[in-house]
Amino acid sequence: MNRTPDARQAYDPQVVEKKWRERWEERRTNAVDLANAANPYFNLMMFPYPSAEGLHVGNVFAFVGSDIHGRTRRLQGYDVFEPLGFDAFGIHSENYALKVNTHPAKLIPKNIERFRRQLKRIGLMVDWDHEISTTDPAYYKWTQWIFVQLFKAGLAERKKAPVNWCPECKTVLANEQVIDGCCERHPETKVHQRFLEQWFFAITKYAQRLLDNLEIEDWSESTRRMQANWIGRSEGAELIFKGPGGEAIPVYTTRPDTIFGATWIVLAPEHPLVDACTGPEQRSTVDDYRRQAAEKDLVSRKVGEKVKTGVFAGTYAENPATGERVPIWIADYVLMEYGTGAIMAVPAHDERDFEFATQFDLPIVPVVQPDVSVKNRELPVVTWDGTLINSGQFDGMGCREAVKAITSWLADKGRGRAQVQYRLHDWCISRQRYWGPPIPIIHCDACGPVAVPDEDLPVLLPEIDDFRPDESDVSPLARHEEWFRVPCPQCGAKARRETDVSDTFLDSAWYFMRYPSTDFTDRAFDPELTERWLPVSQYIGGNEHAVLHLLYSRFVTMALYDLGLIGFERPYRRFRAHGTIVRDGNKMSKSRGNVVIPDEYIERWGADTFRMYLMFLGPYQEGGDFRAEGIAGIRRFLDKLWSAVCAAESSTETLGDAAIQRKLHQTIKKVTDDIEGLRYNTAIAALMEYLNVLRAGAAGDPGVDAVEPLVLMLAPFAPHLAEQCWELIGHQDSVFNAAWPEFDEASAREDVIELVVQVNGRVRGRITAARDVTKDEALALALADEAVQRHVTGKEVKQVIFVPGRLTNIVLRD
RNA sequence: GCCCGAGUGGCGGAAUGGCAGACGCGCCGGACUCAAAAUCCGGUGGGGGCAACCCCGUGUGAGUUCGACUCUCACCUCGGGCACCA
Repeated sequence: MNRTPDARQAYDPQVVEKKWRERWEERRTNAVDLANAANPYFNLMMFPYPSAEGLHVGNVFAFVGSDIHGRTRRLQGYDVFEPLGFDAFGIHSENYALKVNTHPAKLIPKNIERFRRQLKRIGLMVDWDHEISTTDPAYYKWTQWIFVQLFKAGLAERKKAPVNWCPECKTVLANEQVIDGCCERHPETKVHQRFLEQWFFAITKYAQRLLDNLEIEDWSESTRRMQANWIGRSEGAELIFKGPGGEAIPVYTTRPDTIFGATWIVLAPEHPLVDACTGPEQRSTVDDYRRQAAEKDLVSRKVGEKVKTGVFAGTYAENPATGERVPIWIADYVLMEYGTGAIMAVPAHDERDFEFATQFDLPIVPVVQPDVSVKNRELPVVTWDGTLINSGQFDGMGCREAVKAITSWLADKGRGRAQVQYRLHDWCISRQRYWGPPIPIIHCDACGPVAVPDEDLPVLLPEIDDFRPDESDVSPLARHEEWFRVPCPQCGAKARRETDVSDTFLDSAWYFMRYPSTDFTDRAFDPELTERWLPVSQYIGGNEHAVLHLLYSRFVTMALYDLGLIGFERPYRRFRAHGTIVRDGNKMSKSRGNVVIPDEYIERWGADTFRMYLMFLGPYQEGGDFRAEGIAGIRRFLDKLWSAVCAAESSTETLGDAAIQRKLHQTIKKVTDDIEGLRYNTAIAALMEYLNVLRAGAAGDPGVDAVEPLVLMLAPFAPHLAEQCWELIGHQDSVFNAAWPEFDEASAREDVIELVVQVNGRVRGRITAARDVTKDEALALALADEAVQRHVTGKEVKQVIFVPGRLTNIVLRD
């Protein structure tokens, strides 16, 4: 067998890959006839943010995994649409632009160009005719249009909200940019809280529906769970205490059964009733405290110092259950954003209240007697397994039962009701920055906020030089009078444009709907194409977007559906989260200096080898550990495969060998199933095994019919090489217009099997037998085995376990 | 603190409750070569034995089972998410 191809036939990935990149473009192999495709399959991958650093291995890993799926679907007969674009607005681009002192509008196109080149280099089956960039006015026109639709539907509203402010950056920061109370870019600079008017989308109106739909989504379990936790539904009751002037102070609690133990109440510092509840002597103390709370940034107030602070307001409220007067406190461990911004404190059965009671010497009244099964019996006892004490007529009742009983008792008195709460907040979409789509609103003194009419969209982001944020609370756009002074579209009076831009998450909340319709300038998404291609067939992306991006895109889709603009409310038929590539067990990061730059590996080994190597590192949905040494193994495999194909091309052999035939069909089955389950690592291992068998097999070189299916199964992983092989064995057309090999059960079946013989559960021998051997036959064969005999002789057989096709276990009486 | 996920050779990893370590890397030995690289062939969890074989072994400890990497409980370590959410 001639295994060494001659020199001019050696596999040179650079040559092969260049050839097929060009060929694919010439032949328009990756373009899809969107209007007429019979069998549409929308294969979506998360579009990248085109950073200045270029493509990261993490991106390559994500895209390749999705591409393999798409290419397989194509071979299985689908018309696969695999578009890609760029998520190029946002604070990261803007900060980088400020750092290198270049306008983002100049920077971004360069980054995109580099990204596009790199992406083409890795051999994705992308239809570049439908590329989008969120910074393109032709795109953000429709982002603004979507804002207008939600605004008109009453889903966009303006309200005051606290934001993080970095005095050094002179701008608003997202929560994740605040680290230990300081700015991520200025670790010495404390972040403050400011209170600004912001635009919000009323996503909380959809909380229950978003949660309900999550149940039926075909998503990675981890992603679903994260999102459900984020929405954070909780059940409880709103109970009404009465303030000093008789005003109702509603508190939210999940434990209305413990109301008899509520010995004080707490208002958040921002609570609107704080003033009314403050006694004259406490006025200045309370005011000071509120000022301090406002000074603190949002993040450190929540996660920073956990030592509780608070002040007595000087007045009392009436507990609706006991009728007793309980003191009113102001403390920042109670958050205005959740529930009613006020709580009843039950120190005997809540850790936080207990800590507060100890600190300020407040009374503790136990009202739950824990069951004997409860391990921790020291106060505070936090459990549902107990019965009420010190609770009047409810004494002796179980906690869960008491929740219902007490809630309805108080409801009858007009002092409470059952209540469901969500952790989810409304989606703040205002950014007091430059690099984003201007929010398409005009503020008129007479008409209020008015949507920019459709015919005036897009509101172009003006190309200004001084886009640096300043000390004020407003966007850099506010400094440009000639831009923001406009007449009111409704009454014509002098009015002002909204100067905030929108959150990048809005750009990405609908981008998948745009891809099929990029040819249209007069509509966001064409009804017919949208009907044909959406919802997305499969979406693959990272769990870092499990919560926000996926939640927001679900919300926008749901809202557009309710407005009758699209015919589906769930954007993705299937979502799978991929894992992360780590290096030596650590996350790759610039600060660790362990970032792998894909370019040099692709240069040295070729894109096909690099693609396959990434997929071979570990299960796709878990990620893997990148170590440069291993890549040679994949390259060796491809070299050997190439030689086998070269040899087969000139071979006269056919698939005569039954063993090869069997292995082939077992491989088809395994690879097909593994790709379906995104187990690319084991699919590749199966291909390797098959090639090993081919090489070790029959006397002559393998025949074409033995390698042809191998080439087909290789194609999703190593598309360039597969094309080259396909051509070599005599095909004119692209391998991706061929059909996935068909699995034949009968050909895969083994006639003779090896049965393991165990004695008392330990392997003592092996016997070969017919596939359909019976228990008795197997036992007879087993007992004839010398090694087995040694362990059985002289003992009494108690039981024989027989697993057809697997093993026989002889259990002895001891 | 709460909710997930994971702990298997020197390394990445594989195993519907049924032969632990597939596949690959690395390493060792051999062939080819003046030599090296590449390539090819063979070996490779630990311990004992000349050998046939035997014992131990999937983070720790218990349990269920004829049989446990796999199921149950408790614990340890690592990774991810949430975090004063009442």
